[in-house]
Amino acid sequence: MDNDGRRTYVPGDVERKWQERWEAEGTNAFTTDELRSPENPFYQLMMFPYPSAEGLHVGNIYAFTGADVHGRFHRLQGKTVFEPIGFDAFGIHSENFALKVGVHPMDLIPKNVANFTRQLRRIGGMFDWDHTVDTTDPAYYKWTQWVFVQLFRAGLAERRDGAVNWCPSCKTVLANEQVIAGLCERCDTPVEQRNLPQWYFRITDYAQRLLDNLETLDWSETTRKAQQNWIGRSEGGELRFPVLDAGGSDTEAQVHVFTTRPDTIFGATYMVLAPEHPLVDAVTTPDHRAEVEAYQAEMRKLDLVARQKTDKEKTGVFTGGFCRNPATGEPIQVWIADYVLMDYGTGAIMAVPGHDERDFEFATKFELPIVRVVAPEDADASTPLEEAYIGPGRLVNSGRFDDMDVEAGKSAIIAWLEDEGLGESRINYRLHDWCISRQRYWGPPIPVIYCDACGPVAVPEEDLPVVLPRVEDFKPDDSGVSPLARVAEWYETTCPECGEAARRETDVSDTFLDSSWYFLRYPNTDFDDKALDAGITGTWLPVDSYIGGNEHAVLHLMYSRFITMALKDLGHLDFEEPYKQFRAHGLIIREGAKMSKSKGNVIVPDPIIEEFGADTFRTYLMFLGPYEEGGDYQDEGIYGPFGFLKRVFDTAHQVVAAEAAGDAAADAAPDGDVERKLHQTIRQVSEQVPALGFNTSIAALMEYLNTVRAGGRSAVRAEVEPMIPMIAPFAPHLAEELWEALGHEASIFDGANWPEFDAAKAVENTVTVAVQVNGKVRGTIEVAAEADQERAEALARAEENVTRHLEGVTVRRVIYVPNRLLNFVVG
RNA sequence: GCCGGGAUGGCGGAAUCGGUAGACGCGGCGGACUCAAAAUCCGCUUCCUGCAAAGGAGUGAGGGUUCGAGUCCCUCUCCCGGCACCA
Repeated sequence: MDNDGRRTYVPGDVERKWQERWEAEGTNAFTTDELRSPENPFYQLMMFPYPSAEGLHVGNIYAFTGADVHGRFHRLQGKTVFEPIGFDAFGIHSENFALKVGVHPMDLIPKNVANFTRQLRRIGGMFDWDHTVDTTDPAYYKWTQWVFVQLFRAGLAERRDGAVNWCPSCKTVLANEQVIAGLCERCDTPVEQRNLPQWYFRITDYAQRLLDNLETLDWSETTRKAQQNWIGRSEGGELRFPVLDAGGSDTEAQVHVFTTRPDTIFGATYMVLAPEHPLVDAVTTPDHRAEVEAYQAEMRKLDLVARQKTDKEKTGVFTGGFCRNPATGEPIQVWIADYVLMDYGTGAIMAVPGHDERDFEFATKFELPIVRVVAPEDADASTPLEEAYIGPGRLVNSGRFDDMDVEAGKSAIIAWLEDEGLGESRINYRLHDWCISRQRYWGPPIPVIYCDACGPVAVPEEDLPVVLPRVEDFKPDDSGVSPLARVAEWYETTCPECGEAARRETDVSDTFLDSSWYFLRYPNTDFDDKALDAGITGTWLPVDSYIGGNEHAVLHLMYSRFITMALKDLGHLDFEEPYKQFRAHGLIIREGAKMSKSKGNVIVPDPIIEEFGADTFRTYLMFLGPYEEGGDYQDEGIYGPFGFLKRVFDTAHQVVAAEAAGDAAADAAPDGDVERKLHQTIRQVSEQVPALGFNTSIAALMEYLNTVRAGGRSAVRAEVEPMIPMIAPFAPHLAEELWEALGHEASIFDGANWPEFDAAKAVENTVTVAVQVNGKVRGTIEVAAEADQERAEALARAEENVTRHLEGVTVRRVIYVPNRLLNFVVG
């Protein structure tokens, strides 16, 4: 109480009260029966956090609050909203931290999870704590392993030998998606190439489907484009160039190249193989062998960053070998060079220096022939090329294809090579298969047993989970195998097929496998005998709204699409896209940079919530800027939303106090202007919240409150009550408190309490119309809404300042936009 | 280099279909209440000229379309994100 006898807003008290009540009454939780037959299901998903030792950071809270606001809005509109949360607790991140502090992850993670749980409750998310997942719980990873087994049986998981990305610091292989510009995404160490047999998921089989479906998804543009770029489809041809023997005749061997410019084949004056290409040995002549092998050794030593630098001069050596250009019939030199990569296309190219910048640079440096085979329209084809010509044009120096347009040339030359048996059209993708093996400890063991007689065998489903044993010495090493390979009593087993002695796979799977299906599990956590209940899964999925960070655009969001498609093809799901709608939120910036420990600009949420309350912190975060673009965290800015919520509290209690005192005026009809503003606000907020326009919605609510309290006037119930549900998504505890104070017994979130918009009540009777003379505002007039031009013009001409500007000039034209402006065009 | 998103007061940011640029908030200035302070409340706050009335300029730069452009078109600069010797 303050000295007026009215209550003061103490956020901590209000929030504790409602968090306890939501918990006790199960306000946000679903029973299995409710999950089975919801009235109007809406699945609101957010990206489950990795439970770090530091606790929730502002970025987490920003992400969760945005999703929670959206979920709560839909609930207030009468939907049955399922909004689960969980913990992505396996992985290198936790393991490295455990190593650093010398605590076993099995002891560390539960503490972090407990702390995160406390913090997540404190921020007031509408989480269903009865349906959480923890990826490190055997009851969860049993089914992660089950997913692997399904893919293995379908031939979508396979063990392959080949070049892999090896992080020398994390001491494990990484998927392509986890290598950012040649660096490990976890620790920024330059990644090396190693040859190791690994488990792969054949995501490339799904490349075209992953690409095509993007068109149909309601996703943030930036995320869709990131996936498109990552899949990287290019159309072209795979062409074959016969390798020549010392006498210049064709041998059996052929170099396969992928090109997007088959039309330029007559200009292919040399070939380049990647240094690691398997044919290098065969084409190298004895007199070039020493040089070639030295070059290969040099390339092997380089990490990915050094190798893929594009600003350095290209290097390479001649192998001494030749191929025949099937178009010209001429022998052309075969080189190896750093600018051709083994893991794209076929690892070999036909070099067309006349029409490819890289080939031009290389040919110039090593004095290799440059031939023009494309000429732009109206250009002299005999002009020597001073740089590679990439543009459109017609073919020249191309035999019977001369004068053909390049586009027509592409198909004509492919068709001809196909007849010759030397090529065909081909589509190539940048996307690589997903390497899921990790030579680490903290993950679900890959459920495979190696038997000398039967080969790799999947662990039978009834034997799942393959439990990760507690191992004290879990430090990774450079051996290329997991620490589990040190635990003989664990990996020694018998073959499930023949019963002979056999050995378990000792690698664990990628953390991204854990998160590739967690959203499928949430509504199914009540079942321990199956991963997915068909009825419940069909009811709740695909996810209605997914909100999260764009840093997972090509990681989690690509993998989970693939796993969903695969599970659909295997009959476990009846949909193939997991998320109907995905929105990427922006980043919070403070002092000009992303918050990071090294920059020292991190905001620790706990003390702020302590001082201002979760409601204020939530509202402030949502008010910072457009949610999809992020915002600039200014420490002083929190006072705006704090003052707003205090005023809301005060205004509602003013009404309650007036009613209690028997003041009939408190129940009076709303003021006309206020009611109009109310309905305009309802319209605006109802449109903007589902579009994630949180900052403008809060601004509209502030504006409304300013109208209600204008000049210090007293509010009436009809003006205040409809505002409460509109602030509820942002400030749920305060909304509950005030809803109760206004006499409602049930939770504001139980029931469709969103206020109804009445268009008739939002209409303005009079409007301000700007009066312009030649496009410059010279005054304003007040007219009835939809007033006709005659009336408006008369009023405008009566306006003193307007009259002055119309003196002595001729009005040539009058433009009238009802309710907006009147423009006199004079000359 | 290619793809996507941006650039608006001292600051964060608004502006529906091309129609009064700067809503809302922070900060600042002034005032009320107070012995005083905090809290709260009220008013002002794009820049320039002006006592005022008013006038001029103004949404990264330059051009264009239009009665009218932050918004549409062309050219350019810079910033953020994705991809990148990708053949």
